[in-house]
Amino acid sequence: MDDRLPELGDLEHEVMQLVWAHGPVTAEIVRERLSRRLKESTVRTVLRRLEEKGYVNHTVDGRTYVYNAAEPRARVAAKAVQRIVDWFCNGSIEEVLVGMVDNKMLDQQQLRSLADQVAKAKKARGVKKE
Amino acid sequence: MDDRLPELGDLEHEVMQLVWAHGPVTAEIVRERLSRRLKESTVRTVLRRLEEKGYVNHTVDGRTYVYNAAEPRARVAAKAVQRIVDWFCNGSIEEVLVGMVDNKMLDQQQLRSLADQVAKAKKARGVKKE
DNA sequence: CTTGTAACGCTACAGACTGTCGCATATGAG
DNA sequence: CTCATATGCGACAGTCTGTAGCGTTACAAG
Repeated sequence: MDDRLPELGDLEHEVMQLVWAHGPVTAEIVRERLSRRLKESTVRTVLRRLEEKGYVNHTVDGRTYVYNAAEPRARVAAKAVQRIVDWFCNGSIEEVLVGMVDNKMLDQQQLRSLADQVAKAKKARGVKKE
Repeated sequence: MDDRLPELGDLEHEVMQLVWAHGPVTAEIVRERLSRRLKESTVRTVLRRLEEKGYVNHTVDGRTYVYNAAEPRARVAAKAVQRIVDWFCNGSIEEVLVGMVDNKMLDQQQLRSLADQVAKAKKARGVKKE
């Protein structure tokens, strides 16, 4: 539940985007939707490695593998951010966020919106555990 | 000002921590403070690559190179986070942050503290441009 | 000016990770 | 049983990183 997911290469990343956006998929589906035109085996290898890395799971339907994201996109993103923060050791999340504001990447308005959503999320979490 | 800094390996990361924490340093200084005991040339190579990657600059003092962090730690961290957000395409910063709260990585109290610091930072920026 | 020493950069090399496949194998359908 | 097809495994080249050995160059002392 707190494993450090390995980083992803470009292709792996693109595949994950598809899995997250499209839901359960087969190697064939991924292959079709992918921007580059690759061989089936290539897609399979990527999917397999993604599974080894813990990004996806698969269930078997007949003789077809159906891959599912092991964790929601937001959670993975959050972990990645957490990692950066840890990486900084002393770097508190606040410090990083302040840095973002300082860098014009995030303005106060967004922060307020953020605070709101967080409040809602927290409240909602108590009722509906998605 | 908006360049995408390449990622760092463990050793490179450790060296950057030193540079950020210790201020201007020479290869020798870095070598001494480093946890692992490495050869001078190893340290130099790392420093050189770090410079190629844009993480540090160097000035010459006599025949000695003095390395300085090219960008403050907070800014680099911010960029890294920004990158993760971009990586998510649709992923807004808020979404990621919400994910963190959802993952118990950040609580409301921290968020409030964060909002405060941001407000201060913003105000201070108008007066003292660090 | 000559020579020794210390600071540099360049080149190399092995190990890991990633993008890409070809190919042998296994498993339903008929 | 036989054929088509979904899978996995092994492989190979390119890149990144950790780690160094070495040849080169620039002050400093003689």
